[in-house]
Amino acid sequence: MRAPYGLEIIESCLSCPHREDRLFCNLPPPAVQKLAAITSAAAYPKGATLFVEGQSPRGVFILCSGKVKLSTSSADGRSLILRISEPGEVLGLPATVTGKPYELTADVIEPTQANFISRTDFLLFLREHGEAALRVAQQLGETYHSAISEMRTIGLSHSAAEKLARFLLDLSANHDEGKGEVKLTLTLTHEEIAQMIGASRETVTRLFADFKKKQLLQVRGSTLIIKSKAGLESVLSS
Amino acid sequence: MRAPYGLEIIESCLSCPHREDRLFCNLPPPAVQKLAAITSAAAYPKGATLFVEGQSPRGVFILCSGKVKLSTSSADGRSLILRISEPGEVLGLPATVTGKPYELTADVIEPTQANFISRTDFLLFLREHGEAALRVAQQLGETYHSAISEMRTIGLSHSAAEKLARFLLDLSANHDEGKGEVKLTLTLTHEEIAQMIGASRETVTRLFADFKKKQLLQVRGSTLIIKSKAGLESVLSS
DNA sequence: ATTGCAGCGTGACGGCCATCACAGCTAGGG
DNA sequence: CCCTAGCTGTGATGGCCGTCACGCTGCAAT
Repeated sequence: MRAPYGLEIIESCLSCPHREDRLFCNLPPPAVQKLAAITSAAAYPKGATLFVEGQSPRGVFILCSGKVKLSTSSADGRSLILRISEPGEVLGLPATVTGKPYELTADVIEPTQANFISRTDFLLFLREHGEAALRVAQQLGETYHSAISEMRTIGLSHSAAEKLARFLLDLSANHDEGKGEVKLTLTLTHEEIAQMIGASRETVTRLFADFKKKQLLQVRGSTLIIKSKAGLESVLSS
Repeated sequence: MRAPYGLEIIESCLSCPHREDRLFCNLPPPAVQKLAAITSAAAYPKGATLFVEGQSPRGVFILCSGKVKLSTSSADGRSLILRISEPGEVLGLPATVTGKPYELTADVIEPTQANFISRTDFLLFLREHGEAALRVAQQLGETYHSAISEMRTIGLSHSAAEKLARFLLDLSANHDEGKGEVKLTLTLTHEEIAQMIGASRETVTRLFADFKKKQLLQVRGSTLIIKSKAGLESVLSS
């Protein structure tokens, strides 16, 4: 198979480096075989769109490499970014199992390889392998969980400073354990961060300036260093 | 069995009036039998709490009658109501299947009968009945779907008027089909509505006054009549 | 009746932040 | 090397709405 965007295509799921953290990792071998048979790999360039909010579900995408932005938008053009998906995640799962339209839009923001499974194949597979259906349920539960926690940061904390602090702390929780100072690379623009926390671009810029002045963090290029986790936490309920 | 709060207890799921819309409706009879065997019924008075955010999951509650408020709250006492559960719904599903703590708090706001299934029994049941696991996945997908749409109303529309209009339109969509004028009974206080849309109590009061003055709706006791659905819709992107 | 309490209505004030406007900055591309 | 385009920084302005404060109603209990 060609690699249209200069991306190596990993043909088999068995050799996928994310097999361990993946959804279907400890299924019996025959099930994995079956899964591989109905999976088709594809590569997408930056800017491509996997699916759009409102489309009827074609199937699920298993993210092998790259990054994908999941967002929803309103009629007047405003958009809200829910999360950035990392390799190993499965996209389009809720819509595919329920049959309702995709509730989100999935845009590729870093060149991505994704494996696709069509809805009919996928449902058939789940019906035959109850164990896998349970795994899917668990995955959905976790997705729901993170949606709720996103909702809390947006809905409960009014001050934008609080929302940004929460956002950064969540990031640092994923990326590193806390030893007082956390370094992480942030590829998002201020605009995108604004859309994630429900604020305006300018406010995000000003808040970053504030936080820098208060010695809470430090920015060098696309690397962000959180100097004082405790300091950020003190912003939360002030 | 006693009926401690003056509520008739329906012992068997088979005779439950919501059997049709319920999660496990068209399972094969033996599965339903098994389900009935691990289910225990209980009644709860207004003000009771089924589970609290942060608790580790004990199991699922199947709502047979009454109403239950699902909310989440932050450290400083603010709380956000996600939805009001109606009979036929299953509560605590995400936490129970993932094993993570309950992400919400479930408070009874109208005397309720709920059937309980313990986590271990429930998981065992799902493992034995793959078909049921798939149904659970679908249910979770729909719950996720509604969480996303809730998120959009809270996150994308800042004007409180817009949020309230969205909220009312959602309500009217559930309760009736649109023929220009919709009547519905609303048992929520202004305070609770405020917590659902992320606004303050006073703002909700003022907005209702506004809407009444604009002839969009009308309130008599706990009955709310939406006079002009189109009018409310025009508030959405103004 | 009286007390109490929960919910509703309404005014005043002030802060936060969205919006507009514009200016420097980096990066990539011809 | 400019030139365009996207990103970032910053000021000015104004409105929305959260908060405080208080009075009102209606309902329940004693």
